Amino acid sequence: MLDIKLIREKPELVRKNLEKRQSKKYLELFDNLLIVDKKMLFLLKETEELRHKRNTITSEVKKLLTEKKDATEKIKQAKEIPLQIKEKDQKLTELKQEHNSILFKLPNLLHKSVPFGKDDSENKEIKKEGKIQKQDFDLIHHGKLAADLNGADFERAVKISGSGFYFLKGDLALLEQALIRFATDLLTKKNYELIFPPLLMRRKPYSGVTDLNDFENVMYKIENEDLYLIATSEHPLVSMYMDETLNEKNLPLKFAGVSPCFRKEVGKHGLDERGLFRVHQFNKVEQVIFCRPEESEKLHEELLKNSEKLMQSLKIPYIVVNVCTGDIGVVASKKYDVEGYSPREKKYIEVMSCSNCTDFQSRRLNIKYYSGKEKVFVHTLNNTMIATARALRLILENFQTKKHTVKIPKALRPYLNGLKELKLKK
RNA sequence: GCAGAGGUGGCUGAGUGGUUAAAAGCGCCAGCUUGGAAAGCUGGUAUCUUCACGGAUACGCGAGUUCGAAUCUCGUCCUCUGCGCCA
Repeated sequence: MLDIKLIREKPELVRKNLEKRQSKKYLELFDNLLIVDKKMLFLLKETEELRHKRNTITSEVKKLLTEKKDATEKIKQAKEIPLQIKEKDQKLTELKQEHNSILFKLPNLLHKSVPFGKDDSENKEIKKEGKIQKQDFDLIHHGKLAADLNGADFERAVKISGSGFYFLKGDLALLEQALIRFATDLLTKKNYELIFPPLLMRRKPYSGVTDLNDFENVMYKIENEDLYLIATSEHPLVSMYMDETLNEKNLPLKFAGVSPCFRKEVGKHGLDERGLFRVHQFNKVEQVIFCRPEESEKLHEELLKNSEKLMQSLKIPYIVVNVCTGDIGVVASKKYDVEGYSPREKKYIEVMSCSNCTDFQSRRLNIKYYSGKEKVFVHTLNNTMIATARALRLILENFQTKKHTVKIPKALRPYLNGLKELKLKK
């Protein structure tokens, strides 16, 4: 949610920022907001004046009555006011609702360093790391290999849950756990607090953390209940402090959330998105930070570094892109994507997403801290530490051998009882 | 699911139709004090609106009664406790 005060004081600045998104819809909403806001303030003033009048007469009545004088004339005067107030109040409530609904639909202001562009093809690469392995043989599709190694069963999962689900089995399941544990260890060493959040959330906190369109396009809803399956642990973690004022001394708060994530992933997808890529349920370790506004840019870089460290440890080649204005989405003010190298597709694919949401979520959720002088909305940041399904895919591709085995990255071996290679069991 | 209790500031908690929106305590901020701190003392510590004076709002939310509601009535949401069910 945007700051209405800023909109009132510098409407042109906000409008220019919205223009970067190349969406007529937002500009129309914004212009409409300015009109509704003016009407609302005008009506607010009128109702306040009426209330003031009523309060004055009421206190006169009180005075007369305590002095045991006749107050019938004043009471008669006062009786007429509530009706007028009620009438104006109804209109005011409607305007306030409209006002609020527009504010909820407007996206966050973009940081000046966000590159201008129409879609993900115009994201700007800012870093390239890691050595691409030579693999002079035909790579097997990661899903097929996982099944061949008896590490995943897609067919039976389809039978009971439909496409986009899988059973992970044996050593591959162990590798899954190893990834989670390795990722959380990296974070807890840096004093990120480990959290297993609720997997179901009510709509109200949920609408504070996400794009409203996600409710239809992304999220699963529990029938006849006000509960949604979380699409990432970012959502419960960020809304955890809804309606709270945090102690400045405790900032920044840093968390490592671990949870399964549930997403509809509507639409049809190509071959390389089958298997472990575009799935309805996957496990993820997520980094979440609450901080003072002046710290958020620095901490955004820290979050990115954590993810890079992980990619480097796993020895998966990756690039970092600065996500452009057309691809950044509603919530983030600035976003980096980390893309891991897929030897099969011979390109980098998105595996992590690192966002500085500034005060966009905290305004909606009403999360502040007290600075000693005033209450200030905190900044919230989040970044994927690891999405296991995608990481498994990259491991199955990057470390696939000619003999159709998979070398396990050294950093993970201690978490797999020393296992070095995934092989077909006889 | 059933029954009971409850929802008041940053927190704990008092308040049951009109002295000032909130006693008391805790926390936090500023000042005094100190070599520095603790303690102590003094003051401050909700939101909106207005250039400002000021005004309005605020006791979960919504409606009603009333000149006037934290307080009375109805509805609703949520939480807790007990029972039931259950890994």
